[in-house]
Amino acid sequence: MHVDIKHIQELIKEKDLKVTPQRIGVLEAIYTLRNHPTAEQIIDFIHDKYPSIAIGTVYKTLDTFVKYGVINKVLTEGEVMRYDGVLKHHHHLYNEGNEEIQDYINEELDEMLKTYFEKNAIEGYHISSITLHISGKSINKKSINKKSINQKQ
Amino acid sequence: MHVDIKHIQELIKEKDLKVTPQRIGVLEAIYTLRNHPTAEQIIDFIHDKYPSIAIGTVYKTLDTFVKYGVINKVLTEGEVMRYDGVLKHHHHLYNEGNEEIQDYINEELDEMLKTYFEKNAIEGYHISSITLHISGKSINKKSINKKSINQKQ
DNA sequence: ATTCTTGCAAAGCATTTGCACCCTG
DNA sequence: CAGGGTGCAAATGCTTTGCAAGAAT
Repeated sequence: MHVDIKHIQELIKEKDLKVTPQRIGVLEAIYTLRNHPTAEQIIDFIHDKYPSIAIGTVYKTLDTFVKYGVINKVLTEGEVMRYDGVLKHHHHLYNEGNEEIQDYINEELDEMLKTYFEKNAIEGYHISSITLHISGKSINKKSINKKSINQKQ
Repeated sequence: MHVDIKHIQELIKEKDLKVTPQRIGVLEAIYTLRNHPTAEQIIDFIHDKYPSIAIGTVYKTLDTFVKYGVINKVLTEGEVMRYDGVLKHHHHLYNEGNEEIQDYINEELDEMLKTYFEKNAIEGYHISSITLHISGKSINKKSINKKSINQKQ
């Protein structure tokens, strides 16, 4: 569950962004929190380690990261913004009842969809990516089985 | 392109909601605008006909309609809220470049996905619905071919 | 040294809320 | 006429912005 700071620094450097404690903190928060954190959750997390970081800076950093493809925004029903550090293509499980969104990686399914749309193209439209939004319920109240769900990168 | 007011009134009555001009106006706006309007677009539309309707009322009405299943919220990357009057199950095409979101109805695809997940259930998880979020580009700059895309209900 | 980044506080803006009044059923 | 719905305006709260000071390359 430990996050590799060296790796985080490289991710930032790769995009020709300056490596600052604030940026490291934001990425560290996102990778640690993992469950599509809100800006608020990220700020709270960071304030434990670096209490002086400004809220505005976190927002600017998040924007920068999204712009440079370091993280992504998560689709929500218009609540607050949520961010996602998993860049590998994946789908989302929206757990009805609690507000949780889990990642779901399934390359076989991706392949099937790709094949389907190769054979059944949407006329006049060029697809660049398909993401499933799966709504449902966790059957046992514990977390979802780890064989099927992959939350990590 | 004309919206049937009688039908709108019935939709409201069906849910045991009082039929008021404000509610009729909101639904009329959503069905007329059709392209996942924002609250602001809905308010502008309504103000042409009923200039005195209050903004707060529109928000309350939208909330009520969502709660009673008359309309749905659309998933977005945290911008403003968008609403959708199409209740039949459908997917969304996110047009990169412009901000438009189009509906995409494909029952064959729905069937295929259903079958897939019957055979390959996500352990511990009960799926209630699957919505595709398809990103891509319109190839010709005009609107997407009508054979493939269904914007209406 | 230069350019990018940060902190701070104010501003912006979509949405929500409270409450007296009004209208639908 | 009873209970829900509306209008208004203030409040809320997330996010953005502007700019001077600071830090990274």
